[in-house]
Order: sequence, then C-alpha cells, then structure tokens
Amino acid sequence: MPSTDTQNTQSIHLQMWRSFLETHSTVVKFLERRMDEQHGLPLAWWDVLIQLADGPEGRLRMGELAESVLLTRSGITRLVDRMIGAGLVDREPCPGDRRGYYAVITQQGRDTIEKIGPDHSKDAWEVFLGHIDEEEAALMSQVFTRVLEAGR
Amino acid sequence: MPSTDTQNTQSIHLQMWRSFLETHSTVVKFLERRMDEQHGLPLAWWDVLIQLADGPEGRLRMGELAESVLLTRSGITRLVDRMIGAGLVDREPCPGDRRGYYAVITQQGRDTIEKIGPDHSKDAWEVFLGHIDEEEAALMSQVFTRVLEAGR
DNA sequence: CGTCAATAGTTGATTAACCAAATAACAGAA
DNA sequence: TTCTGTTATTTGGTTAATCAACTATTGACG
Repeated sequence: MPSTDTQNTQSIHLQMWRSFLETHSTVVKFLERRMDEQHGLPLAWWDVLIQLADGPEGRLRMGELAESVLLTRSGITRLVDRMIGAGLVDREPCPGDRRGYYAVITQQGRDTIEKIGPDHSKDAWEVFLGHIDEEEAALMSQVFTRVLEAGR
Repeated sequence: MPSTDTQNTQSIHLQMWRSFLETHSTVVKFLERRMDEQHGLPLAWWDVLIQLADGPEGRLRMGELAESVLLTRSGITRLVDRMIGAGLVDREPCPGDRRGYYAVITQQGRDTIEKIGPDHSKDAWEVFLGHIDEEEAALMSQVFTRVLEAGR
C-alpha cells in the first residue's frame, strides 16, 4: 500500500509531461497554420517583430534577439536576413562596437503588427488561453518561472 | 479601477504563454543534449521506442506511431528508416492490409530502453518534473487535457 | 463484378534549424 | 604596444522536418 505512492506520483507527472508536449505541439502548429493562411507569415516572424517593437527604439542586438526568440545566433542571422528581404526589418551597425549589429523594426514591420495583432490574439485565445482561467494561468506561470529559475 | 481588469487578465495569460514557450524550449533542448551526450541518441528515437514498447506486441502501424510522436506520416517514414538502420526497429508488412506496415521494436530496442531509461528519467526529473509538486502537476495536466479536448 | 473515392505509406523538393569553424573587433595584461 | 583570450556575428555543411505528389490497396456502391 505504501508502494504505490511513488508510482502514482510519477504517473501524474508523466501524464502532465505528455499532455504538456502534446499541447505545445498542437497549439504552435495551429497558430502557425493560421498565421500562414491569414497573413502568409511564419509564426517566427511575428515573434521577432514583437520582440523588436518591445525593445528600445524598436531595436535589439542580434544576440539579444536570438535569446528572446529562443534561437541560436546563427539561426537569427538567417531569419533576420529573410525578414530584411521582406522589408520588415533593417540591420544597422552598432555605434561603439564594430563587431555588433542591431536588428531594427521598419515602419512596414510596425504596420504588420498592427494589421496582424488582433487576429493572432484571437487565435491564441481560441486555441489555448481562453480555456485557462486567471488562477490557473497564475499558478502555471509561477511553476514555469520556478523551473526556469532552477535551470540558471 | 475596473478598467485594468481585462489588462491584468491578459498580462497574466501573456506571461504564462511566454514562460510556457521558454520552458518547453529549455527543457526539450536540455533533454536532447543529455540524451545525445550520454547515449548518442536523438530524443525523438527515445520517444519512438517508448511508444512501440507500449503498443501491443511492441508494434504500431506507421500512422499510429506518427500520431503518437507528433510527426507527419512522411516524417515517421524517414525516422523509422534511420532507426531500422541502427537496428532498434523493424518494419513488417501488415497481414490483412497490404497497404500497411508495422514498426516493431527489436530486442536491441528494448535493451536500449532498459539502459537509457533511468538516466532519462533522472534528467527529466532534474530539469522539469522535480520542481513541480503533485497538486500542481494534477492541475496542469487537467488544464492541458481541457485544451486538447476543446481542439477536437 | 467494375468503378472510384478514400486510405496507407513512401518519395522528391524545399525549408529552416543546428553545429563547428571562420572573421572581426574588443579588452586587459605584459 | 602587442599578445591573448573573449565576444559578436556570419558562413559552410549537414540534418531532419514539412508539403505535395505518387503508388498501391481497400472497400463501398451502382
């Protein structure tokens, strides 16, 4: 009778882990598909635009941007290249550090945020956030933050 | 004072969303790196082995396997090809449906699970599960399940 | 029976990520 | 100044995923 305790604990965690993975996959794929269908934009581009718009003067060092969108430095170089090609972002040399560059959101990039924002929020709410109440969200946020803190 | 209510609700959800994404990325990358360093195995292979070992007689139709590891059918074809090359899996024609194939775990595949299992569990506990108590895990599991149900 | 839409799986082409190595510039010590 | 080690970013090569198109079967229905 005490022997099942560890078992149960583990299986609750295991079930959480599986549903966590499935939810992540489902939700992200849904948002990607919607973003592509409605606006022809990769979800990763949205992420970059948001991070840049949040940064001071709409700019971020390449390395900072890489971190905030969870890519490697080499990944961000190429992603920014593509977005420059589409006119959503500029690359500007960094005064005072000639090794560095800023990625800067363009006016067209800001217009894109304005245009897409409402749809994307609606989609995120529909597929994920809208099914979670405030208390639950707060608790989950706290748990995730704890996990992330522990890993530093 | 009532005007900030919606604001706060959204920002709690937004914060949860961001930490959810970051946690997923961090945890999965950690587990991938560990699995590769300690055993030279891609994390996706582990997933396949577990799903097959869980299936009746260690086998699953290609399509079922694809679903359970969150890949497309074409993705699973190639993943299974690689694992056959490594001797962890076999492909067997499906009696009664000549279109179909089973992926079947080999003895070497089962041995691999035995060998790797404990390390992987320890890693998963260390980076994620161990920071979450039982109640929290139960709640999160319930939330994720609700989200997944809503999307069907 | 024979036709035809649906299903199972694979293949070809493309895409975008990663790692490791290369380049360039900085910063502190000798 | 001149090394030396570190940091910022890009580039080359590889990997593995996706989508769309293809082949082979199946099964339902006229």
